[in-house]
Amino acid sequence: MCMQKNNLYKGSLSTIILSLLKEQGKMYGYKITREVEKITSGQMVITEGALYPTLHKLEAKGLLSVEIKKVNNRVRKYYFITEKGKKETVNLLREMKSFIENMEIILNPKLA
Amino acid sequence: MCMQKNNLYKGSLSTIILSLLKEQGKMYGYKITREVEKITSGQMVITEGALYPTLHKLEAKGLLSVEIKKVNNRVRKYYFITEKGKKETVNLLREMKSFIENMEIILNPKLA
DNA sequence: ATTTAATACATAAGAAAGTTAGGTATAGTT
DNA sequence: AACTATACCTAACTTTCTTATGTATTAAAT
Repeated sequence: MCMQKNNLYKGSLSTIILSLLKEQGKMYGYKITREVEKITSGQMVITEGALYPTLHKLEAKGLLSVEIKKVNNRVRKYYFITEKGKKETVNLLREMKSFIENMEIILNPKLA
Repeated sequence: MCMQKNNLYKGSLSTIILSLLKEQGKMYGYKITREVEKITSGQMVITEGALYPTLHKLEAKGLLSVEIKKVNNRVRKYYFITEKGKKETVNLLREMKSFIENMEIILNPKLA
């Protein structure tokens, strides 16, 4: 209860999507939103208005590929990471790690 | 050498400024940029184009107050945190902490 | 039987928060 | 005399979200 939803810091969504797909294989958009809510106990919410344009952007950049399937008469677009995407994910994860380390230095000991 | 500069995630700048001023007392804008670069070994760079509008915004919101001093014939605007700012900083730090925890869950074990 | 909720995609308008590129001015260094 | 550092500033632009809305199918509730 009282699961306060925390906003994303802008720029982190691509990293989240790519990392998730690199770890868990192919996934469709709606499932990504469910999965992130589930593993963060509802604290982090990916809105669809942010998600779908980002998926399209990552596909256009060649970091993701898509496979359309019909399940229960409903269309699902399964996204999976490309080789180029895997390489870029390494960079994005390094950046995120560096950001977190720097934040811990700056905000220390306030995060304790 | 090779001090790669990492970009800020948008939304984190106010938290950085408020936390720094809460910890270190009053500081002027230019000093804030120097201080952040120093303590992060040049990895995190606060651009002045981002800094000054944010300081003005935080002052307008009543989270910071300002005191103008002249040092060596140069004007310095010393910002310091207000009571309202201290309360807001607690919330912002909680949000940042939550974000980092959630990122560690989502990206785990990729950040190791 | 009809409404509501969940699933599953999408876009468009607007806000927020940065980057980039400029500007002014003084002091100190090459 | 030119350049670097200090110290402030703004404006145009871009990126990346939020909010609101739309379509369509399936399942559950009233």
